[in-house]
Amino acid sequence: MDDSVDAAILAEVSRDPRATLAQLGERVGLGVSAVQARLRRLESSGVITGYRAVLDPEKVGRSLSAFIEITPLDPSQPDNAPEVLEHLSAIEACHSIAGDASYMLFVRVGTPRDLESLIRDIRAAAAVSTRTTVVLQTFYENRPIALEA
Amino acid sequence: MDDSVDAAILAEVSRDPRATLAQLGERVGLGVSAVQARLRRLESSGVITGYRAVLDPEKVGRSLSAFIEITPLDPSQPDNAPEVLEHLSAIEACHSIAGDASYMLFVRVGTPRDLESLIRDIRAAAAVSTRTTVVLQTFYENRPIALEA
DNA sequence: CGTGAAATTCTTAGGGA
DNA sequence: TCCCTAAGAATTTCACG
Repeated sequence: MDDSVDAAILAEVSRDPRATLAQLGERVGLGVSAVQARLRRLESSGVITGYRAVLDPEKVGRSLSAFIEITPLDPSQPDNAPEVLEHLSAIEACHSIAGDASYMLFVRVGTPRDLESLIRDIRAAAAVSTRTTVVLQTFYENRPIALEA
Repeated sequence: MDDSVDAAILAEVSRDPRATLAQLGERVGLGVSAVQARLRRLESSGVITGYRAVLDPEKVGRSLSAFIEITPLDPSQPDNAPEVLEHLSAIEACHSIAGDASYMLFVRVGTPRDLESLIRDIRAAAAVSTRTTVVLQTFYENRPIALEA
């Protein structure tokens, strides 16, 4: 991204990636082929890494979400927690963090029992202790990144 | 969502919402207009709440992300933190949580100084104390929700 | 960056299992 | 009800100025 037109395109495509090139063009003040060329450049240069549909978690059986902090039981062992946990599809995100724990996961499950079994799976797969913080209500998430000029 | 074909459509559209109806149809074993009808129904029934482009945070000047737990300074006061914080566009998500703090935010900024000023803004706007956990590395995030059946 | 034409895709109406 | 086919409209694509 280098100028304000690209920033405008990114802002629009973040909100509504299924808009037509003509619609995007109108919103940013460009013609169809100019928007297309810039979009392609933003994709192939890796500024845009992909597209997602946002689903209502309740309506797809994932009513319960939680943060799970994890810490290796044996700090002298090699630590490959992110890889060994990757196959657990309930894990939506995995970050290494500064603080007491080593990693912060964000997970989505259907029920408290699913959460219990997920936590067990995590402990077994990665040889870690866990500290779980249940989400009671989500006010907003997945807000598009706001771009400065 | 009611059956396995809808689940397959959701899985595909979660990963690649810009695929054509013909591509989606081929992947789930349906014709164009059948896929279109189901997609429309999934959208208007609120199972699909929207679409997003995923941007590379580094490349849009948001190299630093963090979790911020916040707790109201005066628990007897009415608590409307999510609303008063909503205008801070660096905040990507806001959840109410079970645990010591009241809310968990996920934020993205450009620099440590931006994080400092964001934390100050949060404290001032919502009359809260904060506890910040900086993200050192993100292994994965925004993974599509995996659907059963 | 815009124009224009060809290729592809979307949309809708109609009919069949 | 759910799906398919088919035709017209809209969009994407790409060479050229």
